[in-house]
Amino acid sequence: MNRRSALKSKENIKKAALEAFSKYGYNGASMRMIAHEAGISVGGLYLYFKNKEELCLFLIKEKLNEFSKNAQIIFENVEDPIEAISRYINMSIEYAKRHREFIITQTRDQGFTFGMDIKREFFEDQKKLIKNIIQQGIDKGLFRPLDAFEVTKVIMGVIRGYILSFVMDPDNVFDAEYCCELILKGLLKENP
Amino acid sequence: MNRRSALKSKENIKKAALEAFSKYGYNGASMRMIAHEAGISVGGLYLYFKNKEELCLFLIKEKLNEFSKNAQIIFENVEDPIEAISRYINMSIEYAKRHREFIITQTRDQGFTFGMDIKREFFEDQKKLIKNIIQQGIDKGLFRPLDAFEVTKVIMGVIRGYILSFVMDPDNVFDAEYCCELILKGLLKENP
Amino acid sequence: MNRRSALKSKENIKKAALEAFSKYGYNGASMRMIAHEAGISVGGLYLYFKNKEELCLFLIKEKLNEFSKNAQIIFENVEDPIEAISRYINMSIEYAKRHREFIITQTRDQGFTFGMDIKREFFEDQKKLIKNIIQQGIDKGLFRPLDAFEVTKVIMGVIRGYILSFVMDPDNVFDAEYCCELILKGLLKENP
Amino acid sequence: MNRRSALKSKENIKKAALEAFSKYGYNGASMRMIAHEAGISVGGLYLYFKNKEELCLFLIKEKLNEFSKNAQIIFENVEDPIEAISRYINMSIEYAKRHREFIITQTRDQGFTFGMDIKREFFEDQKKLIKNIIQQGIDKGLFRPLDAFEVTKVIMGVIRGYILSFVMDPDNVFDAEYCCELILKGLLKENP
DNA sequence: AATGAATGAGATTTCATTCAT
DNA sequence: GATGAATGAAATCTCATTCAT
Repeated sequence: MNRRSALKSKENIKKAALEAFSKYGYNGASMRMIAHEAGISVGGLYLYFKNKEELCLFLIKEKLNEFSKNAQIIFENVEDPIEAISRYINMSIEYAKRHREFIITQTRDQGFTFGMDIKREFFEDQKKLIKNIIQQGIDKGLFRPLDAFEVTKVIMGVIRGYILSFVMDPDNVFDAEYCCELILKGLLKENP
Repeated sequence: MNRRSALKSKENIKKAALEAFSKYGYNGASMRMIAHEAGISVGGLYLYFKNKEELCLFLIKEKLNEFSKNAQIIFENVEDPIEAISRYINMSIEYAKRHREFIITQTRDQGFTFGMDIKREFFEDQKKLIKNIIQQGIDKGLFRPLDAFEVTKVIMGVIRGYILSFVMDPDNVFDAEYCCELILKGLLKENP
Repeated sequence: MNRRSALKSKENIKKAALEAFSKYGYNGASMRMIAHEAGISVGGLYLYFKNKEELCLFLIKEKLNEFSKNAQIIFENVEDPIEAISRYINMSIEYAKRHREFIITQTRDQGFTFGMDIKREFFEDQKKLIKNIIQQGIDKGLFRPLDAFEVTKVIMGVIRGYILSFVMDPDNVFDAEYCCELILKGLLKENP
Repeated sequence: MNRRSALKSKENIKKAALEAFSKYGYNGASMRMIAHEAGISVGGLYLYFKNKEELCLFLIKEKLNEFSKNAQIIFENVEDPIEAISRYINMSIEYAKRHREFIITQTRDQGFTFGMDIKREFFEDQKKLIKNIIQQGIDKGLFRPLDAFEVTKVIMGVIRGYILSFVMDPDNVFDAEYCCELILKGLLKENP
């Protein structure tokens, strides 16, 4: 087989694995089923990924990076804190909606310690970005004088809840607009 | 062994199983490990629970019922919608904090379908309770004229996010007070 | 099954594993074939030994200990250096002859590093014992004034060679008496 | 590629394979690892050797032949039995020291039957050569009237022991001179 | 009620070998 | 000659479940 088909194989594996891990969790997804879904032999998987753990970590990293890039674009290009927060929440929710498999980044197998270094770093980065914009909003007198860090944690918790909700109860997931409005109303000074 | 020690055995199993499923997920927790932690033999487990699935479902049911009772008490005894919502959010968060193992109810192993009927029913019930109180608040002119159902979904999402945050990133979990304040501010009419 | 049959199972496994490792080497022997020979299921093996490596190391330790005890008895009870050396060589060779599986202690799979700590310790102990008795022989004027350590290494090399010969070419293995005589003649003062 | 680079490839493979088999044993060495070390593709290996077994047998044959030639030179050119034996022992030990990979010829993977015909033939040849020279020494009255065949087996055992010692415990290997002296002292008539 | 040895099915992983390019 | 992706078989290991005691 030539290089092009090798690239295709890796792509197939990634897609199949992402799907399987998202659906069944790390332990619930088997290499056999991933291989089958990717249209490759079980042994073939190991040509592309050293083992199950590395395959999963690779996917987690990739998804987190993808999301990070989206976030960066927002915070680099939007000046207004109100709009930035609004866009960040909307982007997060839309992202989770479109990339259901993003749930993989929330995988809780292996005692939640799975890929924790990578995830923790990601969470730290995101927290810094949000906290920063909230603080700006407070300093500019746009937001009420709340503790920026606490607000940040609430926002991140809400987003995390959204992702989980989307997977557990996809028909009854809240609307990004409402969520955003509710949170912003809570943040904004009462007399605009 | 007599009846008292049989009760003790069952209690030990439940405790050990709850811990194991919470820590390692459904597939990650093994019957052997549960038996060991419960101080009972592997075969002994099967005297109390038909199989792994039933053991897990039993625990999920129990936890959901426990939570439901707490919720019912709030909504039966508190008249004021503002206070009811506030108490519900606080209770949920405190509950998750004290019963970390509550995460078991959010388990997504086995293709999400695991115990889904029970969970869905529980979620429906909770949604009804919250939606009802929100609607009352709107009707009484206490809350802004939002869509009660959407607000309900946001609130449930937030709580779900809290539970997940608490497990994934326990050092950076948001404060119940702040969360409550933020959401209420968003709900309340601007000029109280 | 009761305790007695558990002991019997472990004994069966040890016997089968010793045989298999001796015959086919560490990598050449499969857990499946050991299980089959022991009359147990593959999974059953793992009730008694954590994994293949531990099973093999256990056997190596056991055999080395057994041999060590034999050696100790000789050196504790025999005063005359000539007789002690003679008995040690004879014992070693007889031991290897009777316990063909002793070859397991010479296993060279895994880059010879397999169980090396245990083996090295054993070799050091044996070297000390032999060197000591050789030195005594030299000091008493029974042996020629050779370097006791070099002689020790030759003797151990000869024994090692015997074990290997016995496995590779069992029909043409040298006689303990001849070997002993040859070495002693080389050691002894010419005019007795 | 032209003939010269094909030769180079085969040479690389042989070198890499010898190293790998010596270090890890027949089963422990993988074709992939050999290919990698030889700087060739996995498929490429099979252009030069039909399969793993043939590759290994080829190496064993080559090493045994090389050694045989060395032995032949000694016995063809040296008249004096004492010197011949001395040279043979020294040559063997030096050979093993310089060609550590010679250990491959002592490999006991695959149930000892691996390449056994070749090895047995080699051992027979060597035994004949040594026995012959020992007998000459006895007949000439230089050596004590021992059983020539038994002495031969001891000498071969010693050499075999040296090779194994060298690999298992390289820091504590005996000195060729000492070994030789010890054996010759044992062989020689007491009053020269 | 309780034990824990045993099993069989299935999981992850490795590897000699093949073959389309 | 040469590549390296792909495979299928087999290896190691795990685990829910059963059953004789």
